[in-house]
Amino acid sequence: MLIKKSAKNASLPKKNASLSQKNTPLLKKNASLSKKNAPLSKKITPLPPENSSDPRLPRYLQVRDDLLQRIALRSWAADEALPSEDKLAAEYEIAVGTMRKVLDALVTDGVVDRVRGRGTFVARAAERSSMLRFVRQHGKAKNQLPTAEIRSMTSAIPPAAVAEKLKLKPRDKALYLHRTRSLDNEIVLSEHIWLPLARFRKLQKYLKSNSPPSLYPVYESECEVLVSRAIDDLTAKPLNRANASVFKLKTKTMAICVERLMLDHAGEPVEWRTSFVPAERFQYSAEVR
Amino acid sequence: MLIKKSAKNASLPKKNASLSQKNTPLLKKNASLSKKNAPLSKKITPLPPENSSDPRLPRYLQVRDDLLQRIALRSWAADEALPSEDKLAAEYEIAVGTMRKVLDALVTDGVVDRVRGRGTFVARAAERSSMLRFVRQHGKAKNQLPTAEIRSMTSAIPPAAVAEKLKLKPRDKALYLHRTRSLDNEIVLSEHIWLPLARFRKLQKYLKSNSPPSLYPVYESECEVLVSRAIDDLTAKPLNRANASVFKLKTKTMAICVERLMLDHAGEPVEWRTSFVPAERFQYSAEVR
DNA sequence: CAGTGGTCTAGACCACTCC
DNA sequence: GAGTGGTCTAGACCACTGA
Repeated sequence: MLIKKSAKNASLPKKNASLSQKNTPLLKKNASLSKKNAPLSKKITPLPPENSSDPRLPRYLQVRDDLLQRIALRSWAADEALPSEDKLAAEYEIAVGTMRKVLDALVTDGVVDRVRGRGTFVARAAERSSMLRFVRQHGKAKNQLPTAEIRSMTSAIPPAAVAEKLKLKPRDKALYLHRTRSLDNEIVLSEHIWLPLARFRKLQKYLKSNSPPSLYPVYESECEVLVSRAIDDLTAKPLNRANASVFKLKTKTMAICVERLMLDHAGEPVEWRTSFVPAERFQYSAEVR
Repeated sequence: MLIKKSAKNASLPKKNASLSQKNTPLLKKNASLSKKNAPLSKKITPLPPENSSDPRLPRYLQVRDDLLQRIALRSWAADEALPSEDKLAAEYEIAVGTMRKVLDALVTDGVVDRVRGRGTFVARAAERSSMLRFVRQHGKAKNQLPTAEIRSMTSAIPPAAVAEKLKLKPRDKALYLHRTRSLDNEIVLSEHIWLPLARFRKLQKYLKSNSPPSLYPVYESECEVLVSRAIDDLTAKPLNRANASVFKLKTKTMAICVERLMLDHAGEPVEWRTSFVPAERFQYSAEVR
């Protein structure tokens, strides 16, 4: 937010002479452009200065980082359009072409979706990051919808390894969920989920009276937490007694263990999850370029 | 290659009036631009008309598809620079900005790499698609280099399922390799590889007197086949007797089976490979956006 | 030094959505 | 019809590479 127009830019082409004096802030707060659209200022949440990115970076990266912050702070609901290219370009005092470069980069990062004629929207990672993509949907009842069951829920100080993943301070509590997912009345997934309690208090209340099929949309609607990307780590391990009993399988049956760290659009950790799929039910596809 | 400038483009801004008559081919063969750099025509391999993409598509997509074809046909060696933006833009008769859009798209698709001050180069998929990324590198001797051993090599008409994946005709032969890979003198990977014989005859000869650590670079140097991307399908299965004996493990020991279809830059299938990693040695990381 | 890709601008026209 | 994103152009200056 504190990035200035560099001297080289200020003294560039003759045409631009009138455009701006030096030391213009990156984001113009409420400038003359609101002459037509009065309440444009509504969404502009000034950020603390520590969030500024390196002023030596290209402008489009600085603007991208700033937009990313505003998205992570939920300046726009997931089904609300961001300001148009023109307006954003005017806010940041950059050319529309540069603003397009910023938005295109956010599209390829999966942060926003753009729809011609409608606008630019904050993207949701929910569907493509479903854990069910590790599960084979075999044969019969292929149209069956998956179901989910919360088997236990507590809040506690998490193990040190989990606390580290979630960047929690030593005595910060976390919400713990044990959840199973079923396909065609067969349990196919057993999940141990840890969430920073500070951001997820409302979830605890909500889950006492609701049993939603997916969690990520609830994180969004109840806790204003929008997930952006997941880092998954797969290994194969024999099931311990507790997990085996969940699947009604023998202890030491081989299973695939997926350890997932889920991040928000600002890159902050949001969830740590350890999931088990019996080896028989495991399947996964990936394309490598 | 047959795409015309559409009428709308030809009659666009006043400035462009002198630029081009209608019905200009997408790729200008050897036009006036070679006034300075005479032998520019060297690399221009005219393509059969069937390869033209839909003329209703945006120009940048048509140009991208055409470049993709030329890359797949190995018009440029992997360490040779493509013509510069300016030259390519002139060849295709599009603006440099549009040409940049094409090249940027190819970069994000992993087809080319661009280096400021040096040029644009055809990318290699070799390292990032190594099967060893599915293998855990544990403890001792972490710096040990992986080794490879070809255990058998024959040419034969492949099973129907393999022939279909490789898009072979009914009686086309394929080269079959059984290969193992070891880490620290322990076999960690057993691979069954099928290659269309037509494109890989030279490989057969080469492997009789060489034992290279990686195959993909040899595909490139011996057979002029440049791999672009892989589609991997993972499941868990118990080892059959033959595969178990390779690892010196008991039959029915659980293993991860990776089925891979490898494609070239034109999207044509190049290799089908079924690999096994003992479950104990399996590990895989992925980021989902 | 010439040549390359990287950033940025300013503006045109188009296709689409929604009122 | 007003507003949105998608395509395309034409040109400026910059940073980096290699001869």
